[in-house]
Formats: sequence, structure tokens, C-alpha cells
Amino acid sequence: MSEQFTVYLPDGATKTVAPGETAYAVALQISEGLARQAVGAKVNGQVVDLHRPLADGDQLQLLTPRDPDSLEILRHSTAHILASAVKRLFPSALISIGPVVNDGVNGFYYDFEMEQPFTPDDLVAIEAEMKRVIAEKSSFQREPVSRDEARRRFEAEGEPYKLELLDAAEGDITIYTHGEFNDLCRGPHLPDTGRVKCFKLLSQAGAYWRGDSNNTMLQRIYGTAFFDKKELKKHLHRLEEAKKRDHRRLGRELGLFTVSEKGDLYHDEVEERSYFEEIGQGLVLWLPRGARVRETLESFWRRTHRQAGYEPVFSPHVAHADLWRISGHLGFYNESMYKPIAVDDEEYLLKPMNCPFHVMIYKTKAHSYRDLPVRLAELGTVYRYELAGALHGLMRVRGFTQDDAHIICTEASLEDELNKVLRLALEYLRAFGFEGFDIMLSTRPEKFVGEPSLWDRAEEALRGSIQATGLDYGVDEGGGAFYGPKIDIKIKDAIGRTWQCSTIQLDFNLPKRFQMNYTNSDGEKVAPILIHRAIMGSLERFFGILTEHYAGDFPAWLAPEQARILTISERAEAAAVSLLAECEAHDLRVELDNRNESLGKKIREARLMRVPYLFVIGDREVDEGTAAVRSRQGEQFGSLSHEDAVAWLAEKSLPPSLDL
RNA sequence: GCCGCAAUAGCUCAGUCGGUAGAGCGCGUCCUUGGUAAGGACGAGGUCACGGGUUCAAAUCCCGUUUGUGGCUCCA
Repeated sequence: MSEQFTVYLPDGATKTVAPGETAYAVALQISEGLARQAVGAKVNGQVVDLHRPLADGDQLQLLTPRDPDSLEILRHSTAHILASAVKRLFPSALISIGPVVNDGVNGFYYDFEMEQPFTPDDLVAIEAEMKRVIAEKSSFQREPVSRDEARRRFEAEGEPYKLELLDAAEGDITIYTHGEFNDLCRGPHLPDTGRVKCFKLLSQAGAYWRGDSNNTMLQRIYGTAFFDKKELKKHLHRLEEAKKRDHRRLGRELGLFTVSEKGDLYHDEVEERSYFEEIGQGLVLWLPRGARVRETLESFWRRTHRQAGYEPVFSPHVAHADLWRISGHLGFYNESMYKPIAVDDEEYLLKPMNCPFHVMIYKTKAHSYRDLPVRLAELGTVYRYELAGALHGLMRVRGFTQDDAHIICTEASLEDELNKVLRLALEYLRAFGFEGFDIMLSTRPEKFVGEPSLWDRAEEALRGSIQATGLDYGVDEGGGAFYGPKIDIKIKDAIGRTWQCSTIQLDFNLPKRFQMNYTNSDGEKVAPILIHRAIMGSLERFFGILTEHYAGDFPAWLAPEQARILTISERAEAAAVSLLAECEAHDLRVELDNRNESLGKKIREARLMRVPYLFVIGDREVDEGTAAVRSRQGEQFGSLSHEDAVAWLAEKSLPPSLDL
């Protein structure tokens, strides 16, 4: 009674296997090479081990290193190998959890409870031990067990974290074993440890058990793994590249900004304390060259927003505590606000957001449905008490400027407004060369304010506006804020990292709290809909992202210095000075290097400062009344008369125009 | 805020076993007047983050503080 199973391959082919046979057997049937290569299988859409028995009628896809799912299997298995190596070298280490991560790191980590944190030397030793585990080629054994059995085993091994995970685990319990190492794990894994060819441990850091700061601090090791040595190399190179692009480094080298520079001043013996010459954590100083970029960004922003029908406004940095009481910030945002400032007998607070001010601007007069929508825009500097450990260059600061705007509209015009906002946001971002977008729609959470029917209509309007762009999007069900649904846009930079910048949020709460209204066509006063939106998010952060995106090579329209005039000898000075004056008269950001240095040195320095264009003037050019034009990359544009050079640079420096 | 790591000249960094500091770049002066990524010489510049302790002696060892940094957390 040897009955046979039929399984279906992705190309529609069928294979016949005996009961109990595995995906591996099917791979062998197809070719030995495939069997050698296969790392796992997808059965009826679910990723499983290569050695999982098949059932009749299964849809089978063999996973080779080329499949994206394979990488996850590889990395997860490498995490297990890491854990087993750590247990060998540090028997007292307690294992906890070791998942694959795709966010930024592109690898995996494993958390351990350790008596001592790992040192860099430990990482080297662990890597060496991992190589031994790999050389052993132990097979990964999957073992379905009962909860009691699993409990008994991890109790015997003295692994409290595993017991805790067991309690939290849903569904069937499986244990994966390779060599002497057992781990509670859903799998799947590689056939054996020998399949891991190239991996690297990257870093070590503390991390709380289950991400809760009330729990024990565990020691986390990050690593990554690839099937192909070249891929690993490329990845490490990318990490290096990212380091080279680090905006903190470029910010210093290019003289763009500085964050909370500290200098020691003196120690006061009487007061018994030291005074530090510093601004304060997370506060940014824009240096002249960075400020020029910011100015350009700001005027670009103003121009596009006027064009898009926004009214620029300004609001103060502080406001009476009552305003924040009415807005509700004192209740739900208190932890992120700077402590109050005493003014007479009253309390004032530094603004963490601009919304209450824009609401107050709206409320300075009565509105009719005829004059909606009102679009108020402001580059508003806000202050938020971010945790000290979270601060990072310009990416996470405590004082930053939002490109904030609030649109107050009727429900009838909501969809139209959302379409416009989204279109503006995408056009604006594309102007900087951002092409990839991750769009996420977040819907009603469990705790919310407002009418469910309004939420539904609003979510539909948001969805409709995304669909109008033709771009893909994800939905974070229940991920909206309590006051309204939202759209977030993440941009992909030049090396593929994603950054969340733009957000479009509906607010059903503030209009109610501030009793905002307008008169509708029936003469009734009704509440408008409030849309919060930001495109760059924070100017500081956006500037940091741009710096890394361009790797410091700002396009000419943004560059702090669009061209530099280089003299070859003193004889060129007069001509250079006159060209400089002509450039400045045309509002071009141009500087003159007439130092007593060689041309080679001047070019080198101009390139290091990433000046897009160089105008070289020597005897020849003086005679001709020209300048020799080249780019920072070395492209030659020939000799242009001063007039032509200015016009040429002006054209190269034109800001992008948006199709709104 | 929590855990690890770090702090030496404006910048990047060296400094062995504890014996009061070095390099390159930058900066200043002078020479050189040059042709597309570094011309040469000389010089100035540091309470080794801050405070305390151990020691005959501390940049170095210990403790605390500050700041930075890698994570965690948070991110209306």
C-alpha cells in the first residue's frame, strides 16, 4: 500500500513523493545541485525547514540563496550559532531572544544576561568559536514538544528567559537543536550549521529584556550574515559608506553646524562646582555655511507653500500654561516638555508644538465655510525634552524647527485638501532627489476621540488620497493617534536607508478643545476639521538627512558655496575680484581663494569643501577676460567670459520648480 | 532615564611598566608666483574634560561629575 503524494511546484509542475518525504527529497529529485543549494522551503506560502515532511497536495517552493526569505533563515540560524558559541565560552550566560532585524542593521542580534558585558575581544573570541560550530556541521533539529516537556527542559537548563518566553508563546511549541545547544524557537532553520559561510559580528550594546527599562539589562550582540562573501563585503562597505556620510562628521568638516559643544571654563572653589562652556544637550548651532543651506531651504519652502496656497504666520516660543492646559498637552505631553518658566505669578511653557498658536490665529475672527480652507504655515521652532540617551547629531535634538502647517477645512473639502497635501509633500521631496517612498496609513486605535463614522470617512479620504498618487502603501491598523488617523511618509536616501519625515494627521480633538467653528451654508456654527502636516518634519533632521543623502555634495542650488574663484598668481587678483563682485551682484554664493598657495592645493581644498564649481583665473584668462570653469568632479567646461560664467552659474544654481 | 564604551592641540589621533606630552592636518610669519587633489622653511598652540582619592610621582590607577558615543526606551 505504497501510496504516493503529489506536490505542486511554483511553475505548475508536479512531483510525486512517498509519504513522510521532505522538501529536500523533492529538491534531490530535481537536481543534486538544487538540493545542495536549498536552504528551506515554502509550503503553502509558509516558510519551513527543508527537512519538514510534506503532505499530499502541498504547494512547494524550494528556497535558494536567491530568495529573500532565505536570508532570514540564514541570519536566524546564525543567531543560534552565536548563542551556542556564547554558551560555550560563557557557560553562565543566560540566553533570551535572538531575532532577525531588517531595520538599519540588516542582520540579527541575540540578547544574553551576563555577569560582565562583552568586550571587543570577546566578540573576536565568539566569532572564532562560531566558526568552530559551523565547521562541526551540526544539523538543526526541529522537535515539536509539549509545553510541559519544554518547561522541564528549560528548567533543567536553568534558562529563566526561555521559560518566560514559553509562557508568552502561542500555538505549538518547538525546540531547535544544533550540537549541544537547544533553543525555544519557531524556526525555520538551515539544514545544518555548515551552511553559514560568511557572517560578521558587528557590535555590542545593552538592551532591556523585552524593551522595558524596568527589566534587567541584557547584553546584545549584533551581527549579520550573507550567502555570498561579496554580499557581506558589500554590506560592510555600505556600513563604512554610511559612516563616511555621517552628518555629524560632515557637519564638522564642512563647517555646517555643531551640537552642544562643550568646553570647560573653570572650577568654582566656593560653590564647589565646575561651569561648562556649552549650550546644552541637544541644542544646535547653525554655523555660517550650514545657515546658508538653511536659508536656501527656507526660501524654497516659503515659495512652494505660497504657491500651494498657504499663509505664512509666526508664533512665539513660549505660551501661558493655560494654553497648554486647554490644548491638553500639559496632560498627555507633559513628559516631553521643558519645565515651566515663572513669569510674575504665572507659568509659561516653551512650545513643544505650534498647533495651539495656529488654532488661536484661526480664532482671531469668525469664519464662513466660504473662506475655508485656511492653511497656516510656519517654520516654528519647538522644544522637546528628549531623553539624553536618545540625542543623536541633528537627527534627534531638543530644539528644532518644524515645517509645520495646519489646514482647517470642512468635511466636504477634506479629500481635496488631502490630495493637495500629499501631492505637495511628494513633489517637494522629489525636488531633493528622493524617489522611493514608504507610505503608511494609520487607522483608529482602541482609545480614540470623535465619532466612529467620522473616523471611517476620514480614513477613506486618506486612503483615497494615497491611491491617487499611484504609490504602494501599508496600513497600520489601530496605529493612529487617539485624536485622528494619519499618513506617514518615509523617504529612501541615496544608500537605501529610510527616514520618516512627512506626516499628515487629522485631528478631531483640538477643534473641540478650542471650540473652533465656522458658519456653514445653513447659518449654523459647526466644528471644522484640522489637519496637521509637516513635509520635512524638522529642518535640523532634514538637513542631516540631506547631508548624508548627498554625502556632503550638495547640488549647486543648495550648496553653501556654489563656486570658488581660484587665482593662479597674484597677477590674476584684480580680475578675480571683479568676477567675484559680478557673482555677488547676481546673488550667487561665491568665494575667492587668492591665497599665496599652489593651484593644486587650492583645488584640493575646494574639492574637500565640496564646492560644486571652480573658476580658475591665470595669466591666460586675465588676457582673455575669462575664467576656466570646472566642476568638483573634474569636468571641464572651457573658458567663459565673466558675463557668461555668471549666467552659466546662475543657471546651474536654479532651484527645482515644482509641478503643483 | 538605563547599560556599555570614550574624552590628550582647532581637527584626526599616538603616548609602552605611573616618571608632569608627541605626529599629521589646520593656524601665523617668511621664501616661492605656480595651470587643475597637498611647493618649501620656521614658529605659535595643551592645568591631558572637571573634581576628589591612591602614590615620592598620575594623561596613565580608583571614585564621582559632565559631555560625547553604541544600544534600549520614548517619539503627538
